Amino acid sequence: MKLSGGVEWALHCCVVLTRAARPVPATRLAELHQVSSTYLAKHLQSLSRAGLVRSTQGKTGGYVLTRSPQEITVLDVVEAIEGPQSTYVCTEIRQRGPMGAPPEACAAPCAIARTMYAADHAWRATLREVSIADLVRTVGTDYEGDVLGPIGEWLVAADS
Amino acid sequence: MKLSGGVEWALHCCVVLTRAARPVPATRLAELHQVSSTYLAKHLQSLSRAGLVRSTQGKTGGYVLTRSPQEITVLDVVEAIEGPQSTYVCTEIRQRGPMGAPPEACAAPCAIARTMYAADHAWRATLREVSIADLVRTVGTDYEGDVLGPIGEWLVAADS
DNA sequence: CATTACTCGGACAACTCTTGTCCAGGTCAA
DNA sequence: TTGACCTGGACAAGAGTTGTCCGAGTAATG
Repeated sequence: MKLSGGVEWALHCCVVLTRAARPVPATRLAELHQVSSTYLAKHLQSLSRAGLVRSTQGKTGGYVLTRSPQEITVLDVVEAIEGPQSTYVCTEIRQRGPMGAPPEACAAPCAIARTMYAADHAWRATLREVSIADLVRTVGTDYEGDVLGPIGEWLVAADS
Repeated sequence: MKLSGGVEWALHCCVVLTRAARPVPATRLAELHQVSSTYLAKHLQSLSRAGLVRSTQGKTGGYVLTRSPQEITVLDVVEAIEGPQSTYVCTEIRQRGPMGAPPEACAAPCAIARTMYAADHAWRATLREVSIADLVRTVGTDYEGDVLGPIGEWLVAADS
């Protein structure tokens, strides 16, 4: 029960991409965060498949957010990386064994599964309430001075 | 990001243990659910270490709940199996790279981590609201007739 | 318009963790 | 004393994650 580390990378990338005027290559994003560029590229592909970022190829290619930051929720990013499936999978063990319940009585999920699903929904609801724009705003108030601005400029600078 | 399958087993065991008058051996619980007895035993050991069940050794040994069902929450069981650590681990990548933030500015967790922690807390809060007694009550209304009673009797029966 | 350099994209291994099994040791009731 | 049961650890298999590589495509450039 541990979230993939790629979620953290992807969220940080989305936050800094809000301050980039031009497409940012995966290599530059990896350099900024000091992570493996090839592995980060894989996660960026997931974001691309989910439609959160658009990739442009060629010499000045890279990644750009497709929507405005307030229209991208943290849940969007998490589900793009982790997948939309629930954290709990019910194997219907109530139907198994000598005291197993008959299948026709198990149309609805059992009480245990319903509880776990409710918790999963509460988790997702919390993530849905926060947008990338909210994160950017919070980062702005967390530190003295503007920290995201210089990062955005560094991302589109000529070289490192 | 998938919950261990042992959580499902443990929860079902706790529910049926509420209807067992005497200690129930792990073998019998495994037989009831048609799962590996040796692997289930490992999870029951986790419940024992967490203090949710008491194990008695010897010929008529087995597992019994230590507290009344309404004093055991679903979260207790989940944390006994999965551990109490958060689902999200922050690696502080904001401090890394050429634009890394200085450590003295990172006393508090970053905005991303705070959001993930909040979602984690919401998940746990939901699980904490539901007790084993609640599950037993819900199971009673889910089906026609009493399904847990016969199971409790079967658990303490002489043989299968 | 051809070249070239740069990018993404998906297929390919190495690794870690979870899942599952097994056995020796200790304990209690009959 | 015997048999059944729990405890703890060591051990193997499988899945999922982490990480790497090379080919296809695209845009700038001369």
